[in-house]
Amino acid sequence: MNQKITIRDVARIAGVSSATVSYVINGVNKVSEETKARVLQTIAELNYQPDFTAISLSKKKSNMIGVMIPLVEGSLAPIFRENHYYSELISGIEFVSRKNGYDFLLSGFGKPEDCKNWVMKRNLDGLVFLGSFPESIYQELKALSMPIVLIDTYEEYAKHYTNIRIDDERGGYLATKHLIEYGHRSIGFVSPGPVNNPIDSLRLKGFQQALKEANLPFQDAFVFEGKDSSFENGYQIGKNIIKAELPITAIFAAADILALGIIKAFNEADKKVPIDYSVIGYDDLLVSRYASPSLTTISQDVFKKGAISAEMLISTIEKKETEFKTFCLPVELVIRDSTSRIQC
Amino acid sequence: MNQKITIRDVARIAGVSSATVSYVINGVNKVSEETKARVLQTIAELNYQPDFTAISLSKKKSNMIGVMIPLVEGSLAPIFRENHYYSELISGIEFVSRKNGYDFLLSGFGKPEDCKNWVMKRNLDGLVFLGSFPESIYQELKALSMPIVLIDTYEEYAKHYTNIRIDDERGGYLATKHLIEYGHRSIGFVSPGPVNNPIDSLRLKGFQQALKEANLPFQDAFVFEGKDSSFENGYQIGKNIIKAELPITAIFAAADILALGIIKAFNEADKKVPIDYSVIGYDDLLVSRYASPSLTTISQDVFKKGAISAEMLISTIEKKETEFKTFCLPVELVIRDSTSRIQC
DNA sequence: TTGAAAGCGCTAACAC
DNA sequence: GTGTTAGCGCTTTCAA
Repeated sequence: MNQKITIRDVARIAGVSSATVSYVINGVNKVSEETKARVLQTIAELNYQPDFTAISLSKKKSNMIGVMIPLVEGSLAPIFRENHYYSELISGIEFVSRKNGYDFLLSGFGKPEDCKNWVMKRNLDGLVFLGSFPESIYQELKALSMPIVLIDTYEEYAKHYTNIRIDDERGGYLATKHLIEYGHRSIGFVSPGPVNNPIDSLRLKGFQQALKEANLPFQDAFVFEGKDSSFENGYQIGKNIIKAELPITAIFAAADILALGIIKAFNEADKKVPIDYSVIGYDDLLVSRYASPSLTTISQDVFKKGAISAEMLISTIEKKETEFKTFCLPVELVIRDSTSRIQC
Repeated sequence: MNQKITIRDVARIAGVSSATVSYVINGVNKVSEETKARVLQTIAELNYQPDFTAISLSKKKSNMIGVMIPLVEGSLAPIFRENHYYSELISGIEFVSRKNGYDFLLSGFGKPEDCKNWVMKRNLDGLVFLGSFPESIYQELKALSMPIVLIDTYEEYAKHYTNIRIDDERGGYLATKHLIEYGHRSIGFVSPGPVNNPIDSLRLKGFQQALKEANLPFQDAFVFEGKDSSFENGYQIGKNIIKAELPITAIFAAADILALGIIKAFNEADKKVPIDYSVIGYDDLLVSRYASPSLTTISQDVFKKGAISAEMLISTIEKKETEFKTFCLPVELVIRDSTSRIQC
């Protein structure tokens, strides 16, 4: 194996000291144009590649950021497998990181201790958290003045950090308004879990807001709380809705995957979507586009979410950004085939 | 920020030299039980965490592996977004890496030069390639005695490396046999691209094999070559099939996403699946489970593929494994609702 | 404008 | 068994 080319090789061949080479690489001190040119030339000739490990050690900066992901049963697998949301988020992070010369490490979040140790061991420059973790870990990291960015954190304390989320309430509003504009007057609301969960309660709030604007009553009987965000759960809820024989003509499910399960239950009961019921989801999963009928839903730009998080993190690392900001990204109504105007 | 605890702190407090601390951590040389205990104790008390960066620099080993992913339009995004296959593969890699104390870095594959430089700059211990890249890069890395593992590489040279793929031919065979057992005699074969592509030609070979065993003729007219692996392409092909008015009763699409597009086209033409046509896919995407009708398909254990690749790579890095091996993982028929026995 | 030299935190001869 | 010490490749005072 050919010997690694070091800064000293460059120095020797260019006839300068290694300090000077370091100066031109980092653009510090004022090196004369002449020497600079010579050094640059030598670097190119030798195809010299600075060793990041050595740089990390001496600068205490690794040019690496960590991405913390919830762990399910000790593995990232379930969450990655079931939820393409994460991969899209990571695409965004990757895109921006790479553009800025950073690499990123993925890690499942186990114990807060492990997280902190990992950061120290790897000399990470910053961290982005996908989802909510114990607040204590954020505080500890903040105390170490480690830049962090939170994604989808709705807790009160989020405002003390840079955090990025979407406008859930507006999405709920848009979805409901769409159904109302299509002539629906009795609309069911399906939540993946208890509606007091921060996300779902915002979506519900938007739902209520739209009803109010249209002078429609909000009825508790039309609200269904599931036990999780899954196809199976949606399927169960769908069956319950049929059984309940409520006078509703449309359903707003606060998660696409629920909506798909609901539609399946409807199909089995020989209820057609969108003829018998209009159904709208939330999230715009890839699946939703390919389902039949394709699902009307509320969409967010997940890639952008990842990209912004990485941008903010890197800005903070490089001291271009010093304040904590909250980004509430817009959502959009995507009309497909699962909703239709009510038949009079 | 509290000062970082170094090996010297531990040494000082335990009343030994830093070398001794290093010895007990790495289990080299024989340190007396007594000193060992004392050092371990001190390490625990101080919660000392060895600095990976420093270790990397001095050992020339980073405990990091790189994962190379094809780049589309300069970003990982499209491939991640459209193809949950990659995220699942990565889950497997993550799972095994973490268990073995490795981290992994993701990178899109741009120029071979960049890849090599990246490996050197980051001191990576090994590399796994997802998909096919120019062979030259494998050779270069091999020349640097950098352990590598290839996933889904069908080229002849693959056997000179550790490589992992699935038994595509058997999948084609199983799919076709299933249709034949359901009574179908005239079966169409749809390939994402030209059937001379290594993967698709294997799947086609399995198809032909099953036909032959059942004494059914292979007809060129029943083979459709698409232009890529996409829903839209499947949709187009589906329309063409309808238009062609071929006397077929079943279709084997060599990719799920095509199958879904085909089904959509059939639906629009008022042909029902599986009543009018049985359709079977290949890949077992997550989508396929939630589609209606849910898709009968050939499934592979993608997580396992990732896990094995990481295991082999780490074994090679740690010199437990020195030979190149080819892993051809089994596939499985998953029967769902898009295929049915032919109506007489 | 440049260079000498002392680290960064750890490892690994080599010596005792 | 344990300690001394010279690196690993780079940065960064400090002095010239």
